[in-house]
Amino acid sequence: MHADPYKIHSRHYVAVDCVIFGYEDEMLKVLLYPRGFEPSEGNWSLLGGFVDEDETLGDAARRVLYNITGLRNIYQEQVHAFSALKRDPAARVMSVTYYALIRIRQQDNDLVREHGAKWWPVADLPQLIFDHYDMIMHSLLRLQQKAGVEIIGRELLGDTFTITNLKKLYEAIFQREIDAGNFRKKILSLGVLQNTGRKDKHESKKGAYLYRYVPPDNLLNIVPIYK
Amino acid sequence: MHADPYKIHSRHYVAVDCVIFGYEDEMLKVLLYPRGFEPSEGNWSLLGGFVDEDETLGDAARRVLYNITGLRNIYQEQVHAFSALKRDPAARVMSVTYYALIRIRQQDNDLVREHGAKWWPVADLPQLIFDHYDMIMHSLLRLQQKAGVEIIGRELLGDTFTITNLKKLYEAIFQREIDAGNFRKKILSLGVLQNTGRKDKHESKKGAYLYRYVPPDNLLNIVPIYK
DNA sequence: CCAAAAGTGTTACGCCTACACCCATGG
DNA sequence: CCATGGGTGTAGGCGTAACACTTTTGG
Repeated sequence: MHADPYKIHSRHYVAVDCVIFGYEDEMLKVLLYPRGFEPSEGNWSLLGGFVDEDETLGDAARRVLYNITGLRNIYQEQVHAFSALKRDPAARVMSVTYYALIRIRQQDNDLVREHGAKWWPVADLPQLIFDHYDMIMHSLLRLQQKAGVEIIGRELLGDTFTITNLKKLYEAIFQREIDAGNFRKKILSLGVLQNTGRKDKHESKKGAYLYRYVPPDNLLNIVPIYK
Repeated sequence: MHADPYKIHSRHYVAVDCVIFGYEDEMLKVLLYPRGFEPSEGNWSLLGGFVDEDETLGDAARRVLYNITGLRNIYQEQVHAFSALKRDPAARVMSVTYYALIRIRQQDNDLVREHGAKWWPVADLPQLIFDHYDMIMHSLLRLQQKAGVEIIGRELLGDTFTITNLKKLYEAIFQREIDAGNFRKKILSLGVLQNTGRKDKHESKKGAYLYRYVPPDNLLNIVPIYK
C-alpha cells in the first residue's frame, strides 16, 4: 500500500441527489419523499444518498434509483454539482444532481409507496428542502435541451406509443401547447420512428398508429439505400 | 458544536480542474502546465487544486485561476464532475471541471511563465494526464453551446473589437470557416453590439469599426422606443 | 492605380408556423 | 350521422447559405 500523498487536504462528504422524472396523466412528474425528521421536517426531498469509497457518482445515482424503484438500466445524466457551504445545515456536504427518466407503472409504484414517496407534477411542486428546487429546475432545463435534440418517448412512455402520446409528453416537458400537425411532420421527418402497423384505440375512434423508437444506426438495416 | 450525523459515511478528496481558454494568433488556446513528477511525468496537465473545507467548488476554481494568472472576476462555468475510481492513480479523487475565458495579455503571461505553464492551441494539444483531455473536450462543447447563444467577444477579445476579430474568434471556437458577410449581418441583428465610432486600422487600409458589447437590458436606455 | 479588407445586396432554399381541410369510426 | 381525434396539404415568414458586388485607402 502506497502512502497517501494528499493527506494534507480536506476530505468531504459527497452525495448524489436524483431528480426522477416520470410521466402520468399527461403531466411530467418528479418522485419525492417526505422528510420525517428535523431540520426541514415535513418538507419534501429528492431521493439521495452518500457516495461510497468504491463507487463512482454514476454508480451511486444508480444505486439510489434501484433502492427506491427496483429498476436497473435506467437512463440517467449528470446535471450539476452543488456545493454551497451551508446547503445542508447538519454538515458540509456537496451533492451532485442526476436526473433519470422512468416509466411510471403500477407494480413499481407499490415499492415507491413503501418508502412514502410520491409523484409530484413539476408544474405544482411542494416546499422542498435545501437546494432541491434548484436541482429540479436545472434538471428540467437539461431535459428540455435533450428532448429538443432527440426523441425521448421510449424512456418515459414505453416501447410503443402514438404520435399524440408523444405530443402530450412534449407539451408536459416544455409546458406549452404544440401544433399537432406540425409536430407529427417534424417528428416523423427525423426518421427515427418506425410504424408498428398496430393501432391504439384508447384515445379515438379512428385509432392511431403505434410507433417504436429505432436508433438512427439501426435504420440502415431497414431503409433501402438507393444507388 | 453539533455531533456529525453523517459520520458513518465516506469522505472524499474533491478537486477542481480549470480549463482556461484564451485567444491568441487567431487560435483558441488552453493553458496547461507540465507535470514534473511521476506518475505521468512529462505529460501536461490542467491547472487544478483540492477543495478546502470552507470553500465552494466555484471558490476553489477562482482560487486556482487567481494563483496562476493573478486575475479576479473572470467568467467561469461548471462543466462536469469526473469520478472514475482510478482516474488519479495515487488516490481516490473526484474532480469537478470548470472552464474559464480570459484575455491573453503579455503582463499576465509573465506570471504564467513563472509556473512553467504554456498556452496550447485546442486544435493541437499535447499528451495530457488522467482524464484531462475529456475535460477539455467537454468544456469546448459547452463553450460552443454558449457561443452559439450569446456573444463572447468581451471575455476573450477585450472591451472593443471589430466584427472581423469576432469572426476569427468564432472560427477558432467552432473550428470551421464562416462567411464574412453573413456573420456580420447575423451578429449585428442581435442588437447587442454598439458601434464606438472609432476605427481599427491594424488589419486593413480601409479600417474597421470597433464595437463594444452592451448587455441586452442596457440597450433599453439607448435605443429609442417608438409609440 | 490596385490589392485587400470592410461592408452591402440579392437570390434561393429549407424550416417553422398557422390553419384549413380530409379521414375513419363508435356510439 | 356527427363529434372527435387522426392525419394531410398549403401558403407565408424567417433565418441562413452562397456569392456577387461596392467602398475605402495605404503603398
